[in-house]
Amino acid sequence: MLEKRYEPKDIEKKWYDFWIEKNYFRAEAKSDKPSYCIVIPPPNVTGSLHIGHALDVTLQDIMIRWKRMSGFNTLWLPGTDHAGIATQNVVEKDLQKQGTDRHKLGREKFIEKVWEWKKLYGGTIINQLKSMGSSCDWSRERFTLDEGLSRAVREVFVRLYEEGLIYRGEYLINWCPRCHTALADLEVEHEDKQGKLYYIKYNFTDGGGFITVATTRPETYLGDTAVAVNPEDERYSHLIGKKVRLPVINRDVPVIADDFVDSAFGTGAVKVTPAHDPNDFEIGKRHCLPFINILTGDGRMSEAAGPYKGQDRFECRKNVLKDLEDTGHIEKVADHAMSIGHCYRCKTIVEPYLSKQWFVKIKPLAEEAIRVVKEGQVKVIPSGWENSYFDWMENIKDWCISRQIWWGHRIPVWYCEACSEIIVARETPAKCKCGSKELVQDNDVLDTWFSSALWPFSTLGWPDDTDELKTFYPTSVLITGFDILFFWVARMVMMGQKFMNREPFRHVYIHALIRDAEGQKMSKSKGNVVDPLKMTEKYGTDAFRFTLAAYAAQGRDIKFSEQRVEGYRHFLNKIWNVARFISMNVKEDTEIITMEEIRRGSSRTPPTLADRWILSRLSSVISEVNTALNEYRFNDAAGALYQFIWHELCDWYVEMIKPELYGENAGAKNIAVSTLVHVFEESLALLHPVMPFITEEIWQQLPCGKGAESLCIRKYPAAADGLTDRDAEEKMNTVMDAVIGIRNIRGELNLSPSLELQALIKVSDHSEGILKENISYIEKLARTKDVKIGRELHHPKNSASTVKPDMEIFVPLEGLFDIDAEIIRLTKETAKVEEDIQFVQKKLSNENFISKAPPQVVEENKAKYEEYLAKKQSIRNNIDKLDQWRKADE
RNA sequence: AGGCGCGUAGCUCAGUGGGAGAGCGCUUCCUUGACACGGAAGAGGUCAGGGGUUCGAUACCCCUCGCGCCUACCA
Repeated sequence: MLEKRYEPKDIEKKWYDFWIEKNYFRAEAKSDKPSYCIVIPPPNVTGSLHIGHALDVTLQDIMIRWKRMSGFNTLWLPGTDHAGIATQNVVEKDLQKQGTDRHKLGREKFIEKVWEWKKLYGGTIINQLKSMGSSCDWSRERFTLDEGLSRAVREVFVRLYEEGLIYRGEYLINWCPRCHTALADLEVEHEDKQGKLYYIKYNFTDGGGFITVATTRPETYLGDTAVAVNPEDERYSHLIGKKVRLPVINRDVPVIADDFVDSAFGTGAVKVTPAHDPNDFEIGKRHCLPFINILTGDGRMSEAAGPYKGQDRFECRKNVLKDLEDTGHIEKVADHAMSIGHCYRCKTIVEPYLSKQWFVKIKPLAEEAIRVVKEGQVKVIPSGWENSYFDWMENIKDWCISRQIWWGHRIPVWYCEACSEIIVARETPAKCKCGSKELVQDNDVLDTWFSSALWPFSTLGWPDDTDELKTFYPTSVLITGFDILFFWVARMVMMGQKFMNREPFRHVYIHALIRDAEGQKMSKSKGNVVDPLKMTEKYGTDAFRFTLAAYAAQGRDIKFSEQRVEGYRHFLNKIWNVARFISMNVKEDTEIITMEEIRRGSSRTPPTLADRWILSRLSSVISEVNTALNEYRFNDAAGALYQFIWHELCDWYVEMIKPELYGENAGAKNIAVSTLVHVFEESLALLHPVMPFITEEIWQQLPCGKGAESLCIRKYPAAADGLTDRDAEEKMNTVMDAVIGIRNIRGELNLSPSLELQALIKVSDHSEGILKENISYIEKLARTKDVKIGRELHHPKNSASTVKPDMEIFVPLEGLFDIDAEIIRLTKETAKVEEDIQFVQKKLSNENFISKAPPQVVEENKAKYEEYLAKKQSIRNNIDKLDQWRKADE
């Protein structure tokens, strides 16, 4: 016997351990079954579960469990990402606390330290994934720095290099002075800010006045090597070729002409700092200007900054401004809206910085990645994201992949000290071809995203030709948030195409971002994060998972509200209690009749209307859920299950069969119990991918033959033709109309639910048989007795009435009858039906409607019109009766 | 600067070319043998505003307003 309330705590661990022990999550490398595979977006190895992960893994687990139950050889491949910069930062902070730093430790010791850290905290997020119920194949867990994956990284690097798709060069890149590394363009977050535009006067060397330039970063004037104007700008054309002297540092630079300059902006004259601005870099190249690097890697002023050497870049800005002001070189300062780039890992303002870096020549890769999406080999869901994808891909720029940190895949390039040969190799070379053994490996490591770009095939064993690759590549779907569409998804498509000649996944399902209840992005600094572990602690994992699924409508961000979890927690309790109800009514010796037998009607007692109805409803929810999951409409799947189980199964069906369950007719009872058990078991199976724990717990206790040892390997209910019973559904609608009509009278006239009412139902030819056959439901569900059904019934004195299609209901109330209240009620009804009539009448009197609308629609409206008129007339008659009685009483 | 999305009941959100839906909240009644984390009945919306297409628009098109996001080298 189940406890009175569902208590998730003990149950969850018990079943998770059971599933693991039974190896249910283990995929077959070779199998006759069709394959289904998802690779997890690997979370940062030292991270901890946040609500975004929770959503991500819930949706993946739903798909995986659904497919596993549906007979697929299912692989959910888990793992973690070494997260170069992020992890290195975490460990560096820890070192700082201990009063040391990585440079004191040295490279090797530092990396050892990080591995230790990984050992210590790497399990945290994995355990949290498990606590969410994730049915990953843990025997295939991978880490981006694993030996196998590292081999894949080297292989890819070398092959791209050999094809000329990787090159090294000195370019302006984004530099984070705090992380002390280059960043890819993507890794810079732009933030709009109200800044200043400083107008600086540069004097001509020949003493002939000055030219004014405008800049947002005045300190960069220290690196100026020209002033540029537009060649078409008549204001300045006579000045081209002259020289100006930079104030304070007194360096002379030329005035040049370049098309890039927008005459309308600022003064139309631009200071050119080729080593510190992307546009100036281009101008510098075009005009062979000197590149003066005025910064050091930690964001201080370099030797080249002369008197400002050693100053922090922002301190220097202040000092430069002061000096320019003091020497009369500031013409004016204006407000200026601008956007400033920040490091996506530490939020420090990044600098365009000139340095030698490795790049991937990306256009050829991007072309393929565009093609496979355009041609539909990769389907993006919701498809709206394709636009962003194409837009980004079409305007893509070379990818800076070298990072000046230590934690990561070291670039497989060696430089010979003797002959300066560059060796790019899969295996660490012993010596140079010149014979020298003085080889020094490149100091840099690769962008973390370089290795994650290979994830869908490196995890399956590439570059070896494994069974796993044959079985599971391309993977079935990638499920992730839009925030890493470019970082990760796009790059996986490029690499997958390049090295596997196939797309890495057939579908990409992009889900929303979770925000707080006010719609703000969750962040630790704002203090508005919802801790998923607290949710599961408080409400249970299943309730939380169900909530996430119910929230996961396509195309909109999720404003997360804890109240909603609480609501679904109630749903769990509802399920729990109907399970208790079933267990109370099914004894060990209860004979459960198979559904086939019930459907065929070959058992001793035929199924009742209620049985037929709930089976029909079940078949329709089965197809709804399967269809919804097939289209990644998780919210629809959750909603359909909620509606069916709570309102149809519990509110109607269970109540309808109580007379049979408590009655003496063993045959009737058997049919009812059997149907109930069957429908409920199917419901549990349908629910299992969303709420695995409670369904398994109940299912294991359910007293019936189940043909599997766990719900998670039981067959998933599949939609089948011919199981929808239209006749039963139509008849039940008529019965429900009668019940609802009587309940309505009871409710609106405030009659106690415990009061047994009498009812007379005046019927049409059509509904007479249906209601007569099913009178017991009406008595039970509307709490009535002595229900009379007939075509010639009359409105008894002191009775309330209501009009439904095909029937008119009278409820005699005698002493309880409040004639005024009833008149008010019916008058309101009349007003409503009056509106209805006008609405339809307006349509029908429109000639265009009659001639142009589809005939079927016209017919429908005509029928409605007749129905409303009849309804109005009936209500009218009933009111007249009331009036007569009142007059008679007076 | 370009692109995208959103604006529907008090709140959170579904949804559709033929009279507006759910959950929560709210009101009234009810401890009838699974469940008060429950049951029954109800109130509540010019579907942001304006124009257009259509017999018919909340839905399709255009504009405006408000909110959010992404991409971008305007000093």
